[in-house]
Formats: sequence, C-alpha cells, structure tokens
Amino acid sequence: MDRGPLRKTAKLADVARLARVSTATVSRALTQPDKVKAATAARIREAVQALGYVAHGAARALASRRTHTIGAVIPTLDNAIFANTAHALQKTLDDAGYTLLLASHEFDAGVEARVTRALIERGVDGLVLHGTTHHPSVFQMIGMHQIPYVLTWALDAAGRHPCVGFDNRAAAVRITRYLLDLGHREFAMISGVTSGNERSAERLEGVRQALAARGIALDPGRVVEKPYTLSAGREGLREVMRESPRPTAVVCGNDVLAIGALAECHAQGLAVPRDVSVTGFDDLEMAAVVTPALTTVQFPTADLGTFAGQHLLARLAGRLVEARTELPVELVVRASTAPPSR
Amino acid sequence: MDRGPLRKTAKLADVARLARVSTATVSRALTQPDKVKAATAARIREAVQALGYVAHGAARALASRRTHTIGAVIPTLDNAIFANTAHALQKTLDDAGYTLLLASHEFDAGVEARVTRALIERGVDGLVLHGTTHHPSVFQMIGMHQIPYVLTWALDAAGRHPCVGFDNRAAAVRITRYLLDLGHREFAMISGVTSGNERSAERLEGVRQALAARGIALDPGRVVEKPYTLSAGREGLREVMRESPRPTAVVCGNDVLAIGALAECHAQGLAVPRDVSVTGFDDLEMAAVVTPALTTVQFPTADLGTFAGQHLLARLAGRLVEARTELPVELVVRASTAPPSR
DNA sequence: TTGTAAGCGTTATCAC
DNA sequence: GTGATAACGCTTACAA
Repeated sequence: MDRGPLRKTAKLADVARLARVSTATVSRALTQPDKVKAATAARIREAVQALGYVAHGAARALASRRTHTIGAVIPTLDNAIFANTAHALQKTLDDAGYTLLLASHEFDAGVEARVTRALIERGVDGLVLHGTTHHPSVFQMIGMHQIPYVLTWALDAAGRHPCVGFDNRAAAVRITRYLLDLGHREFAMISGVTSGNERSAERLEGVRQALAARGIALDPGRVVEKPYTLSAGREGLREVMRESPRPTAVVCGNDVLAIGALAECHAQGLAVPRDVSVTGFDDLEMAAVVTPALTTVQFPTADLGTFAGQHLLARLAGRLVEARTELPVELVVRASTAPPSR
Repeated sequence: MDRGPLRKTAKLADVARLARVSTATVSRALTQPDKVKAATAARIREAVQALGYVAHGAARALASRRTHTIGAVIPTLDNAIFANTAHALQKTLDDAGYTLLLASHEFDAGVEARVTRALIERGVDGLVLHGTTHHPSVFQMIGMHQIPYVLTWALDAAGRHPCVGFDNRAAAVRITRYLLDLGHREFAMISGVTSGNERSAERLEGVRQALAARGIALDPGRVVEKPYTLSAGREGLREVMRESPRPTAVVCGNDVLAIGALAECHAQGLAVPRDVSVTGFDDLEMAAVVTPALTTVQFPTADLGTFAGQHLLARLAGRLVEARTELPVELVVRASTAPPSR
C-alpha cells in the first residue's frame, strides 16, 4: 500500500491552501456539501485525500458546541445483559451519525457520579442512564448542562424522568401466579443481588407480593441472593434445596442463574421439571436454548437499547416524544411445570 | 438536595473571578495542584463547588493536545468474550485516569476503518485493535498521527506490530493431540465463522494440522462453521453427528458453541463423554461450570484487556515495553474423554 | 507562587 | 458561493 510522502498531520488550513479556497469553504464542504459548488467540493475532496486529512474533533466540538456523542452509564460490561443493550444502542446511534461513549460503574453510586461527570466533561450531547435511582449530583449536573437524557431498564414511577424500561415487578407477579395456578405451594427464589440493583429487587418483591396474595410467605432460607453467574446459580440451587419441605418451584433472578441451577439439578440427578420446576427471567434468551423445559419471562433487552437511542435522537432533533415507554415482556411456557403429585 | 441558584454552565473564567485569581492559576490548581499554594487551591475548590464547574473537555483537549482517552475497536459488543476483555481494559485504564472509547465493527473491515478513523478524529491518545489483519488505511492513519497502539487476541508473526495475544493454533494442536492420544480417530469440529476472523481460522487450522500429522483428514461434512451462539452449537452438533462413521470427538470453536452442543446431546439422549466427547476453547469460563465432563483449553481473556491496557499506558508514559506478549493458555482435563470402545 | 497573553483547529457570522 | 475573522474555553510559555 502506497502511503506517499505523508508526514505530519494536516489541518484544515492545509487542505484549504492545497484546494485554493478558504478554510470556511473547506469546513462547509465537509459538513454541508450542498452549500458548495460541485467543482469546488471535488477539489477539496482531492486535497483531503492527498493530505490524508482527519478532522480535529476537539476543535470541532469547541467551535460547534456539538460532539455528536452520546454517553451511556451501565452497571458493568462484564455482564452480557448490559453489553447486549449497549450493543443495540450503539447500532441505533451509529446509524444516525452519533458515537456511543460507554462507561461502567460496577454497581457503585459514587463511581457512577464520577463517570457521569467525566462524560459530561467530554461533552456528550445526550445521556443514557440505567435504572431510576441515582446520586442527586447526577441529576444536578444533567440539569445544569441541559443535557437530554433517558433512564432505562426500570420505569420512573413518579413520572419525573423520561424513561424506557420494563415493569419488573409485574413480570415477577405474572410468573409466580402462573406457578401458583399450576398448584405449586413450596417456593424458593435464587435472586440477583438486590442491594443497589432495582431490577433484582423488584423481581424479588414481585414474587413475594404474588405469594403473599395467596397467603404464602417466602422464608429467609428460601431466598438466596447471588451475583449473575453460572456458578452462583449452582450454589444457589444447592442452598435452597436444603430446605424442608423441599421447594417444588425455584424462580431464578435471571437466565444465567437459571442455567447454573439447571446444571446443578443434573449434577444431583434431579429431573426438571419432574422433581423440581425451575423458572426464570430471561434477559439473554439463553435459558430457552439450553433446555426446552424452562418456562421464562422474556425481556426484549435489545429493544431497550434501540428505543432508548431513538428517544434520545428524537429529542436531540427537537422532536416531541413520549417521556415514558414501557416495553412488553412475555411469559413463555415451554413445557408442563406442574408440581410433583404426592 | 440543594442545587442553589445555579443557572448557566460556568467556565474557567467564572471560577477565576469568584476565586479572585487568574485563569492560569485555576487551570494549574485543577491539573497540577502541587504547583499552587494550599490556600489558593482551597479558594478555587470552593469556587468550583459553588459554581458546579465542569471542565470543557474539548477546549482542554484542543489546548493541551491530550484527551486522556484510549480507543478500542472490537468486533462486537454482542459477544460476551469481547465485552469481557473490554471490561478488563476499561478497569486498567480507569485506574490510570484514562477513559475508554469503545467502537465495534460487526466483523466488517470497511466499518472497522471507518470507526478507527472516527476514534482518531476524536483524538484518542492510544488505540487497541483486535486481531492482526487490518485495512491498510488503518495502519496508515495510525502512522500519520503517531498514535501508540497495540493489537490483541492474536500474535503478529512478522513482529511488525506491538501485540498481546494467544497462539490459537498451538492451543488447537494441543487439545487435538490430547484427544488423539486417548485413541480418538473420528473427529468433527463445530468451528466459529472463519471468514474475517483469524481466531476462528487459526483454531480450525490447528485442529486440521494436528490431525494431518497423524494422517487423519477432516472431511468437509465434519466441519461446520457457526456463529458463536448457543443455538448454532445445537445445530452444529446435529449436523456433524449425521456423518458416518459418527464422530467420537467433537471440538467446538468456543465455549458457547460447546454448551449449545452439550444441550443438543442431552436432547438426543447422547451421554457425554460416554457416547461422544465434546471439547472446546473456553473463552468465557462458562463451559466448565455447566458440566464437569468438559475438557477445554482456557483462555485468560480478561488478562488480555489488562495487559493491553498496561502496554499502552507504559508507552504513553514513554516507558520501553516488550512489543510482543504471548499469554499462556491452559488445557483443563475435567474427566476421562476416551472414545467409546467398540 | 501567580498573572499575561498567545495560541490550539474548527465553526459561524458577516460581508462580498 | 465564497472569504475574512471573531469566537469557542482552556493550557502554557514567559514574565513578574
């Protein structure tokens, strides 16, 4: 590949000189080509090519007060769920000429405030935040800088913030009622860590609520909180199955935990769903693939990113948009999960 | 939360005025606190607080010619493997005060060149690229802008580029020899998509090479290429098991495919490893958790991000560093995977 | 230790 | 359509 006599990085003025026009014209040719005569534009294109010119983003941002950048703060990249959503978000933004700036806080509110500040400092035009509870300084900064934003995953009950998310609690109620209706009475839950995680907390609470409505309590030993990993799922199952009477229905906080739990069932020689029914919230559409015998609530997490992106883009374009979007979830019954008759 | 009479976004000059110092002093106080008298620094801190001042990154970058930003171009965020590495990379950079800018190209070389350009345009101080084969314009841009970079996952054989990665082919040879030594003669491979993916290609080639060394060929019907998804793994197993004689050893391109393949084995009533041995390359450390009967080659993918980050930080600090780092992989034998005796 | 002032590379507002 | 030129907000010699 010929890389020519290129040496130092060229700037706008160099292009202008070579194309025999002013910097203003080059700038226009680059950002609003239709405002420039075709012949001029062509000459400029050539010069850009010849010099291997790449615009200086910072200078551009400084002068135009626009970065064409959207920031997203996610709990962690280490979890496919969020990476998934981020992926869809990026695609949506990319198609509109925006770049996604991704930051994670590892479930630490302090870190979240810090990275949010860093994103604002970098001049993001918009912000995507996960969940509805945030450090007050976060909203303060957003307010001061007048940055368009949207909250995802959860729904802002008070209606104070634009959001697109799921009603996790309702989903939990739904799957629990389904199990109750089949005749299950002995429940256990392998929940995600609820502290600092509304999503996990709401799912657990939804299960509790649905059970309470039928007069069933979830005793302490029947709820274990685990990080969203496979091995934690195995561990969780081991723990709840020590209870007596043994649970006939185990609800898992998400599909990763559910798959781990299934693996442990196999290891222990427990047949699913004959001996025990395992169900879960399917964030990744993994569970169903691993076994057809798993009833789940499906969350369209990719849509989350897509919708959040669209919402933000619309606002940046000055269009009016719904401030609250609730995405539908789906209860997927794969096989009979009735309790063993005794 | 009191947000005071804050209205418009403050700038450095506002802070300077309030603190009764010059803008130069404020700038110093913010970036090199030790160059400023303690009392002055305190006054400035107060002013910053009071005004809710957030630095303007673009202006800062323009003036200082530094963004404290590292760009990483990964194939896709939709795959936990890369998200994993990105996560480790981010942590490493974060600790050093750098922010990671993540972009993905969805396995399209053209897109890769485009997003790399976008990152350079945004002024990244360094660049992390996946794999060793890239569009020539990518290296041209990097060269022109003198941007420190590092290639990951694979190793640059020619030694032209700084890299940190695995020897995928050697790993493939290793696991294949292991199976050969146990007595397997009927092989099949559920490979990742090799086109545009060196990693997949090298794994497949390694298997082929090891088999050829013992006079065994991998017939077309015994190799299927699939995307790294669970359902593709199931499909892949179905396809290769149609061969006759039926394979006794199925090597999977990664752990996601392996888990999918295992699920299909269960569905078909095939016992693992009694009827068929499934092995794979464990990018995510998932396979082993799902079943203890799975022999794998473990790739420390998180280390990849950590090392790549450290390499780049060292270069940015002007320190000399190895241009080539090969990370060790590990063959993990979980259970006997000898072929069924006939 | 602090202040003055000259850039950094674009964009945007005017004229022409 | 195109060209001067003044911002944009900060850093950094150089002076004091």
